[in-house]
Amino acid sequence: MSEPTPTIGSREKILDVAESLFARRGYAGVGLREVAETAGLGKSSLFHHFRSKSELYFAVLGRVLDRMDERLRPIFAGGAGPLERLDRIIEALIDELVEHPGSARLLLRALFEDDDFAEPLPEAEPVEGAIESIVGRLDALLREGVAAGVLRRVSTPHTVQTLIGATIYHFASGEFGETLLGGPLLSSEEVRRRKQEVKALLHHGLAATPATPGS
Amino acid sequence: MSEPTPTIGSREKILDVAESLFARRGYAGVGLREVAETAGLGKSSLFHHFRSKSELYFAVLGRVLDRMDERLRPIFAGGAGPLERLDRIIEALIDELVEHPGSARLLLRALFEDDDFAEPLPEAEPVEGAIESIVGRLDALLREGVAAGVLRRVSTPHTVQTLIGATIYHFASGEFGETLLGGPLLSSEEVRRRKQEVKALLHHGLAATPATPGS
DNA sequence: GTCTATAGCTAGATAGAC
DNA sequence: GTCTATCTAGCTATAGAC
Repeated sequence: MSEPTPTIGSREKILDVAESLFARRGYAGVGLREVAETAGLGKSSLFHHFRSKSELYFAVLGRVLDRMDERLRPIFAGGAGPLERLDRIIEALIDELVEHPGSARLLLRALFEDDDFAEPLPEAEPVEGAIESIVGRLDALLREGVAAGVLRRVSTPHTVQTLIGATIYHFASGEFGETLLGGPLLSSEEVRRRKQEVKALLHHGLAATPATPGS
Repeated sequence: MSEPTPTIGSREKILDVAESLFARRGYAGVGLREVAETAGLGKSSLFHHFRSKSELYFAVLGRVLDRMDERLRPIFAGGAGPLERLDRIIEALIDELVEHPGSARLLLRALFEDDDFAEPLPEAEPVEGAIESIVGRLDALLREGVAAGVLRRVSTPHTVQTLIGATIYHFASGEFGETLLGGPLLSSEEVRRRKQEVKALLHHGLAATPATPGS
């Protein structure tokens, strides 16, 4: 609200437009001319705000991750039990993906498209750090649940992957997902159902039961 | 083996190279010059084998889906119970993703990147049909399991999405996945663990238990 | 079936006026 | 802070010789 930055208007608008376009068509699939013109600028004006295409891209990703982190941090740090915290993380994660469509695709791309940039770029570091931070806290939460005996003795990294697939992939799946479900992905009804399905799978599939069968 | 096509060599080599490149960098991120030269040809010679870039892309995707279909079809059609068929589908799917690295990324892209082509291309139709066919049989298998009472009353389309995330996303996750697991994704040890984790989650999370708690 | 040459276009990025 | 003009390089695709 009281940012020290003098000019907020253009920069934010560029980020909004770029977020939508990069989410839909990926880094290589978007040209800066289209970004600029959709934001109501000439192409060259972009370079006044961002020194390169990759800097713009990682600024977009960084903003997505900041929003996510802001939403998840209080839950991770909260005092509830591991299983309840996990439920609330899943709900908050899904809420964030739904409230900012495009986030899911952007994040999914960031997680599996590592060959887009041949050389490691300095502007990518904060983004990688933010991802590691969130994923690390999720993994720690799972380990805590296993240690406390409220979760089965799963591999926590594998479970992180499964949760990413169940949330981020699902809301990134767009047209395919809608064909599969036979309706919109983002309707409050389908969102509620998704949360319920993921939490149910998690509870039945992860929660320790009195008699846990072996492998 | 006894294809009626007279010249197999170049075409297959182009498909191999294109499969690897499209998997790594996506449709827009790959130029035909690089494909051609990696395959040992001049750029123009590509257009003798494929009339356009999109035709090459969907030929690559079609081959991936054909291999997958060939592997999964006997299992879908087999006479085992729904739960055992489901286990075997997961194992075969993972085997296919592991034996042909690149398939996972290619398929993941095909499932969530629907905005790459503004207009519907005729060469995309067989690919869409192949995806629908496989997904439809998986959904039918899940519905059969629910009807037979060996699976919980899950939403089968949501469960399809979860299974896609748990398999295709996982093996598409590349560098991120390896950082998370702390080692190679495709080692026989990690592959075995992945199968085990997914099947365990499925059995605990989907299999009907004597006392099924409500939502 | 592969090649050279080229058309026509767009990309990311820079220079410099205002 | 936005603009026009321009640079170099890349792109898909075609034409036509061999």
